[in-house]
Amino acid sequence: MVSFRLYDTATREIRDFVPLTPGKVGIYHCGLTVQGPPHIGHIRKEVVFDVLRRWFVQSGYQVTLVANVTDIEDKVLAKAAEAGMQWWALAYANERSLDDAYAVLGCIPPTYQPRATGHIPEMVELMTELVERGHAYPAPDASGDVYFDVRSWPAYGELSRQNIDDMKAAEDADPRGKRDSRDFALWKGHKPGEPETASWTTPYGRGRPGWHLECSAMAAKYLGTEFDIHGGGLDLRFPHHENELAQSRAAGHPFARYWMHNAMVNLGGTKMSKSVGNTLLVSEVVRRIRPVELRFYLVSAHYRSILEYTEEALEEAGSGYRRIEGYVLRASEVTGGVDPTSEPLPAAFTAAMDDDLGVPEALAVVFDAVREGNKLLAAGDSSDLRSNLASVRHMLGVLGLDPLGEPWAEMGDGVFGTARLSGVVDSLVTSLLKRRDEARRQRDFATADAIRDQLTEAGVAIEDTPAGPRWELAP
RNA sequence: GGUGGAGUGGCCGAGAGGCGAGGCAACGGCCUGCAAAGCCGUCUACACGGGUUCGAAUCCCGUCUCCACCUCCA
Repeated sequence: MVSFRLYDTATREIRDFVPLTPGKVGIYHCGLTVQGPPHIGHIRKEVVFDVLRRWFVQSGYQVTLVANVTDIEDKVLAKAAEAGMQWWALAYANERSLDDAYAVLGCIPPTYQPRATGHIPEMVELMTELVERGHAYPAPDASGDVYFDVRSWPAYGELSRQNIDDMKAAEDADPRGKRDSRDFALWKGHKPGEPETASWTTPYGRGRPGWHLECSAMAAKYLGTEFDIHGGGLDLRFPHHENELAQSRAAGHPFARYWMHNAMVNLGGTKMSKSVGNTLLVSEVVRRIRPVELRFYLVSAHYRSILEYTEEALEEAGSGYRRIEGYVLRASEVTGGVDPTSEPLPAAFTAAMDDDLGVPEALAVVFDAVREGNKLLAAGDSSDLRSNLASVRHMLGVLGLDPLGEPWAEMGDGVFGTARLSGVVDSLVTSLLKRRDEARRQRDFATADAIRDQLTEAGVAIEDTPAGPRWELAP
């Protein structure tokens, strides 16, 4: 079939992608800890995996995409307590804002979006298995904690190539009977003062799951004990993914065949994160720039490159996208619409995407095609224009950026796909354009320009084309 | 201290031994009543110092700077 190649963090090389089951691909990536609404660093990851998924679908795979929601965790409890609300109410609210962010950026929702708290039995089962196999042990102080014994698993550190003995000595103020300070909690015993609703009974006492255990249990449930791709942000490689890998393998699961990590979004030279305080919420940014332009910005850098966020770069990306969009809209007005899948993807585009999701190169192919299309448009060549337009839209669709595709066409940008309001505006603008046209014919440019200024003032951009004037909302 | 990654033209951002990615901005031209949009052209870059090679942004050695992880983190 296709020759998709993917960089595998575990082996540190680009490898041919060979699915576990021909024609199918199972992907798990760590969703969010719903302690707050998503920022654009979080959503970069969602967009990256959305593009990956679309590329697999385009390549003929049946895709199962799982992105978990960690809805029980120290910070969720702490923030809920601060806000004087139930922890689960806070978690639900933030999960909803995550879903909103998915939708506003045109990400196809995951096939499954399991919540940690919905999978306690699976987690307890996995934990019990690990204890029975001698890879985990309950804390001797009867706190209810259960730890993974890293020394019992010689491969520990294989993913991040960390050597246990070279690690910074953990400054664990409260080792609570850990055999090694690097041992991590599979389960956290219930502490006095924590809500009763935030703990569950296990053979080792009451408590709640640790973060790492959640993902191992949920990945196995929805994708099986062996699956194709495990993804997440690069910052999760250690300890989270290392720990997941260790506990799943120690339980006898082959686990993920490829590990895929996206690079961070930096702001002011450091990783965007809550603790640094340099975050930009998706909901805020989307007020300054159209969502599709934000998506274009996030997609346009290779997923393994750090994206250094600046307002200028974001605006530049917006200009670039408008160049593409302008062509698609103008060409569509001439051709009357085309079926994007009627044209195959250009070989250069496919080659770029097959090479570890080479989106930047793939976009260069798009821009080249747009330039060709603009020439065809100027030459009035409508049959070649039709196929060029279809091809461009086909490529854009794979990236989730087709201005006339889901969901952008319905969002009311431009002349196309808008509902009643745009019909009203269109008739008003059109009548003004008619008056301007009459004035121009009489070479009364003062009046013509006054009308144009009036429209510009109102946020309407005018363009005179060989086929007559056209308008759109100014960016 | 340990483990990885990165430094590319005014800006963003690919590439990874020879063929000027692409975008944004700027400037010149064409088109236009003027614009806008578009098209054509200009701006020949790869942190620094050595080395290998016919040839290095790309490989090797050294230096500097930055980022991520080793603690919750997409």
